[in-house]
Amino acid sequence: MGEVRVRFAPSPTGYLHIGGVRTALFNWLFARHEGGKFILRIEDTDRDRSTDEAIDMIVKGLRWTGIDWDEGPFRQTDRLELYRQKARELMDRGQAYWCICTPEELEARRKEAQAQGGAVKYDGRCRERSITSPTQPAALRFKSPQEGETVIDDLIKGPIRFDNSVLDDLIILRSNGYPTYNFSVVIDDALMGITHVIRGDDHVNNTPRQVPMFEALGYDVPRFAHLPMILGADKARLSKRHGATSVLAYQEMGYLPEGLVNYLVRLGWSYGDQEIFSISELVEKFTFDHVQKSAALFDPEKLLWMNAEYMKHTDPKRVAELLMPFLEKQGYDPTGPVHPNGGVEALIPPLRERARTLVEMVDWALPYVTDSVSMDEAAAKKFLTPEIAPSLQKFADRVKGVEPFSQETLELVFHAVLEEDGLKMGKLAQPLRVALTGRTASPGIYDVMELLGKVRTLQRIDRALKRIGSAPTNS
RNA sequence: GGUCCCAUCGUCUAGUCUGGCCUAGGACGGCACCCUCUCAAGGUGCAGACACGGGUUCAAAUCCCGUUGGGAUCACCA
Repeated sequence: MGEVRVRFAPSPTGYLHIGGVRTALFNWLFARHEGGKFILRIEDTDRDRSTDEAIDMIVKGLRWTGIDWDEGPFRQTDRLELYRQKARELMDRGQAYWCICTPEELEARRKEAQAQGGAVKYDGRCRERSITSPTQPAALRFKSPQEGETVIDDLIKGPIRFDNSVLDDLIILRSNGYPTYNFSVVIDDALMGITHVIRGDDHVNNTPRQVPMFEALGYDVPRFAHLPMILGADKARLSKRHGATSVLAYQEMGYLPEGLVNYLVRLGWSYGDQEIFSISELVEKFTFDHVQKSAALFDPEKLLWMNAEYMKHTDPKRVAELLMPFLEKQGYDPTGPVHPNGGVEALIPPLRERARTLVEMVDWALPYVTDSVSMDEAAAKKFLTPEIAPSLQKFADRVKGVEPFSQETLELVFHAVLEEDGLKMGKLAQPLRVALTGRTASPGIYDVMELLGKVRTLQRIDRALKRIGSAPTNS
């Protein structure tokens, strides 16, 4: 076999689904692993449901995940003449025929057959009519073999046998002249030299209908690999009910593309006990031997954990870049006067221990990127008390003279105050934390001060002391 | 209903092809403890699965058959 050529062929009828991304990923990984080509093809032959916006979202989604393609995107609607030509060829060879049954008639017969519990399949009544030039709306049907069996040797599931008698004569050209899916895939896969068709499990039943078409046209039949589906927590097909299913939504929710990719690949594929894989490792290690045969449930909790891992181990600089748009959305002005000491990048190490997504991280970052810090009233009431004010004041006075303003020196000063005032660490740290951040939870108190810088640290302690002073005294 | 696929902890999975090393391993989540200035992170430990029934075999999570359960699909959608 020559070069490996695979494709991802979504239909642009909505946003790019997480399941679609996984299919694309397995294709891409296989292509990269084999040193082959990955092709993007848009299956837009359903002109009623296909939109340009959807194509945009597919491209955007793939780009975000880091999946790149070597050829395409091709659009099937640009290739209509090709399908018609091939359909004609089939007709000339007597392997296709015109069908003048109307959709309504077909529907009625289907219902009847279903009611009687029989096989729901085209009855083939136009098969022998040999209509050469229909004068009424007509669709072209493929003459499917009715005898023998079609066996596909699936790369994941192994051999699957189908009795050809269950096959019915599919419409390959609609009466509007557009090809149907089962025909255009075959033509494109053949003409684009696709060697491996890697797609969702939901296509296995299409495969025995497509194989005879390859054969009828004299094309090589590609290898097939049918990926197990991704299900929601209730074991139903993943849908909006289970939360977001659009990739772009995951971007908005603050996931790192690497984290999502890693999670998605591990859903159905494994390499021993390993959980975390870099992209290059994935490319190096991916083969079909370890692809699961059964469906997997999408577990948002594990995704969150995986993403947290990536937040912790990705270069802080990159995390900072990814965080920036989220910060700006929350009011941070990169050109304004308020910045964490050391820049946004300095925020990453202390905050990423506490956040599983960029969105969570932004919330932690708020006290350092803006001066309009909101005060948690309950926290203020509990910790910003007249009793602690003198110690806070003393600490502030000492901090003024601290040079350099670093964690080490701050720690010395802080402990000196504790000792002098006979306080335990937490007694002073919590009020200070609340004064500085407006909340009871934050990174280590020295980290906080360092991030804030001397001026802001003093300002906020001062602000807190004033607040205590003006608060109505009650015992 | 027809056809097809699948079946190890709640979840993702290792082990299955090439039976014995499996008193079934890891990870997420849960619980407990440790660490601790808060929240996390981290560390340690605990609970938790071979769907069921028959075979084959000295030996079965692993092979065979059946049952049950789940899923996919049956369009002039893809």
